[in-house]
Amino acid sequence: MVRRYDPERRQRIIDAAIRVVGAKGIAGLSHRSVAAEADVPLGSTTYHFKTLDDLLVAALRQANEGFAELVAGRESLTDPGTDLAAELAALLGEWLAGDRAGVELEYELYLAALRRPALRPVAAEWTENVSERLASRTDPATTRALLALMDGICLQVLLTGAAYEEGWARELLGRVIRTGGGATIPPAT
Amino acid sequence: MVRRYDPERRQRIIDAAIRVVGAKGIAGLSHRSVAAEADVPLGSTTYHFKTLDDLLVAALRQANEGFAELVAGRESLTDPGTDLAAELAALLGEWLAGDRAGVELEYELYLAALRRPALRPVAAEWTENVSERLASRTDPATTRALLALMDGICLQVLLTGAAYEEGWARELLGRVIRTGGGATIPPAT
DNA sequence: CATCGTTGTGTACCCTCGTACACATGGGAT
DNA sequence: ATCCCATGTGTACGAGGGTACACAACGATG
Repeated sequence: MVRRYDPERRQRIIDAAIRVVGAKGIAGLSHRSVAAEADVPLGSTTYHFKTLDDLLVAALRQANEGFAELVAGRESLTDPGTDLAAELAALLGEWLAGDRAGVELEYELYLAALRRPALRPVAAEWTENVSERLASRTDPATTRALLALMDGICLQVLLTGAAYEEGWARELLGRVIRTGGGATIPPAT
Repeated sequence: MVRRYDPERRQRIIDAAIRVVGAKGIAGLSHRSVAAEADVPLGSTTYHFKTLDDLLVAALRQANEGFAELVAGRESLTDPGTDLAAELAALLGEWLAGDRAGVELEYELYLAALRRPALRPVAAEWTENVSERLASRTDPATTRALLALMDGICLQVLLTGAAYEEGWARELLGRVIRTGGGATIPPAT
C-alpha cells in the first residue's frame, strides 16, 4: 500500500476507460480491465464508479468534449458571412480525418445510448451543444435536419468504410439548407 | 433425452436470439440465455452456432428481412409517377410506427456492425437492397444521400425519443432529391 | 495530539460465460 | 441389416466478472 492521496486518480480511470473502449469496445469494458489499464487496484475503480454505467457516462462526456472543442474552435461557424454547408462539411472532414480510433470510440459511446438510458442525457447534451451553435443561422427544423444528415453521413462512413467525400457532403448539406419553395415545416418538438 | 430430429431447431434458436436481444440487448445475449429462451439444451446452441457472432449474423439477416419486406411491398417506390420523397417518408413512418421493440432491435443489430466485422457484410446487404430499389429513380450520389438521411432521422427518433414527423421527413428528403443548380457531385465510391 | 471520515487497497465469494468433450440417437447409404 | 455420421445432449472446467467488505492510510478538525 504505497500510493496514497492521488487526486487525479478518478481522471486517470476515465482516461483508461476510454482507451479500453477504444481497444476492445464497450463489450470489453469491465472494472477489472479498466483497473489494469489505469494501473490501479480493482477496488479503486469500484470505489470511484459504483457501476459501469457511471463510468460510461463519464467517458462519453469526456469523449464528447473532443468534438465540442472542434466545434467551439471553428468560429466561422457562427459568422453569418460564411457558407454554412461548407463549414459543416469541413468540420466533419476535420473530425473524421483525426484519429480514427477516437472517432469510432466516440460514435460507439454515442450509439450505446440507444440501449442504455443512463447515457441518453449525455448524448442529448452533445446534440444540444451543436444545435445552439447553429441556431443563429437556420430555423430549428433545419438544424435538426442538419444534425440528422451529419449523423447519417458519419454512420455511413464508419459502417461501410467508404471514404468521406467533403464535396459531396457540402452539396448535400447545402441542399438541406436551401429551402426549396417555402414549404411549411413542422416545428421541432 | 426425448426430443430428437427437430429440423426447425436452428430456426427456433434464431427466433429466440432475436427475442433475447429485444429484451436484454446484445449484451444480454449468450449461448445460455438463447438456449433457455428457445427451450433447448446448451449444447444445442453451441452446435448450431459455434460463436455468438454466427448467431448474431443469422439474427441480423432475419431482422433485416422485416424491413426488406416492407420495402418490397411498397411497389409505388419504383413507380416513376409517385413523389419519391413522400414514398420514403411514408416508408419510414410505417416502419417506425410498427412494433417499437422490433425497430430498436433491428437498429441495435445494425449498429453493432460498427464493432463487429462479421456483421458488416450483412449490414451492407441491407443498404444495397434499398439502394437497388432507388437506383432507377435517382443518381447514385443522391441514393447514398437519401440512405444517410434516413439513417440519421431514425437515429434521432430512437436516440432522443422524439416523435417521427412524416411531413418534416418528406420535406427534407425532397430537398435532398431536388438538385439545386446542377452542382457536380462526386460519384459514389 | 487524538479522533474521524474520506479515500484507497486487498481479497474472497458466487455467478455467468465460452468451450470442450464424451456420449446418445436415428436417418440414410450400402 | 449394418454401419456411419450428422445431429442432439449432459456435464464439467477454467476464466473472468460484479460485488461486498474488512482493513490501511492520511488530511482535516478540534
